[in-house]
Amino acid sequence: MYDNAPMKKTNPSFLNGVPELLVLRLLARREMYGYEIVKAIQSETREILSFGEGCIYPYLHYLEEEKLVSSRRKEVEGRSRNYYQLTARGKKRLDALTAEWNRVSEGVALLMGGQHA
Amino acid sequence: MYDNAPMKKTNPSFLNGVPELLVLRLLARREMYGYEIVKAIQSETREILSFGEGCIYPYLHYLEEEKLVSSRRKEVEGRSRNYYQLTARGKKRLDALTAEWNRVSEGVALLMGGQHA
DNA sequence: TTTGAATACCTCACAGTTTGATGTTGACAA
DNA sequence: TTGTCAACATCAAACTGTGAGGTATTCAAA
Repeated sequence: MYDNAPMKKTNPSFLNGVPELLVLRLLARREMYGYEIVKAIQSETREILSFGEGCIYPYLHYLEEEKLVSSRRKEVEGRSRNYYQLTARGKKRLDALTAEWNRVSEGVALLMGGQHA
Repeated sequence: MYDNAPMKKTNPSFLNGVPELLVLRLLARREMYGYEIVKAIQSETREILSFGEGCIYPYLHYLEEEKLVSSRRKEVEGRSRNYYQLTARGKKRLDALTAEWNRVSEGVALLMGGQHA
C-alpha cells in the first residue's frame, strides 16, 4: 500500500481467505463439484457472498495439490463432473481456519465494541 | 491465484480491509497519533490483532488524502506527534465499513452454521 | 433446427493489500 | 555511551479475488 498506489477500493473487503474456509466447510458436509460450490455459496449465504468461478476453480486445484481434497470424475444426469471430497488433512485445515476466523472476529469485536462515539 | 503461484500462506487470512475499519473506529472515539494506534490495536484486541507500522502509517496518509481524517502537529510530553481526527466523511465511511463487516460475518455464519460433518 | 440459456470446466492480467525489512531522529535510563 | 523505546517513514515481495475471456455439452423453445 503506497501513496502512489491510491487504494482504489475496487477490491473486496474482509474476504481474504474466506473462499478457502467456505469451500472446505461445504466439502466437510458432502462431496460436491465446482460449479455446485459456486452456487451453494450464493444460495446458502442468501447472496451475501458470491465468489466467481475464476476464484473457486483455481482454489480447488490448489487444494487438491495440497492434498486437502481429492477428486473423482463422475457421470451424473448426463453430465460429466469433477467431484471433490475432503481429506483428513483438509479437515484439519478446516478446523484451523475456523479457529482463525473466530479469533479475527473476536479481535474485531473487542475493538469495535468499545464505547461509541 | 494461479497454480504457479503456490499460495504459500505467509500472508494473513481474513484481514483484508480490517486495518481501515479499526483505524476509523479508534479515531471515532478520540484523536490519536499513528504509533498510538498501532499499540491500541494490539492492546484492545488482547494481541489477537497486530498491524505493523508499515501498514498503519501509509493508511493514515491515504485516509488524509481522501479527507476521511485530518491531522495536526502537536507537541506533547516533549514529543512531536501527528494527531489524526475523523472527518464527517470519515464517519460515513466507518458506518459503511462496519455494515459491510457485519454483512460478511453474517454470510460466513450462515454457511458455517449449517449441519456439522 | 438453430438459437439461446444454463451447466460445467478452465485461464489470466490486473489491482490491491499486508508483511517484514530497513531507515531516520530524538528522548531517556542504566 | 550504550541500549531501549518512541515516532515517523518507505518499499520490495508475496498473496488473492475480480472480471473478462475461452471451450464444450445439454436441453428447451422458436
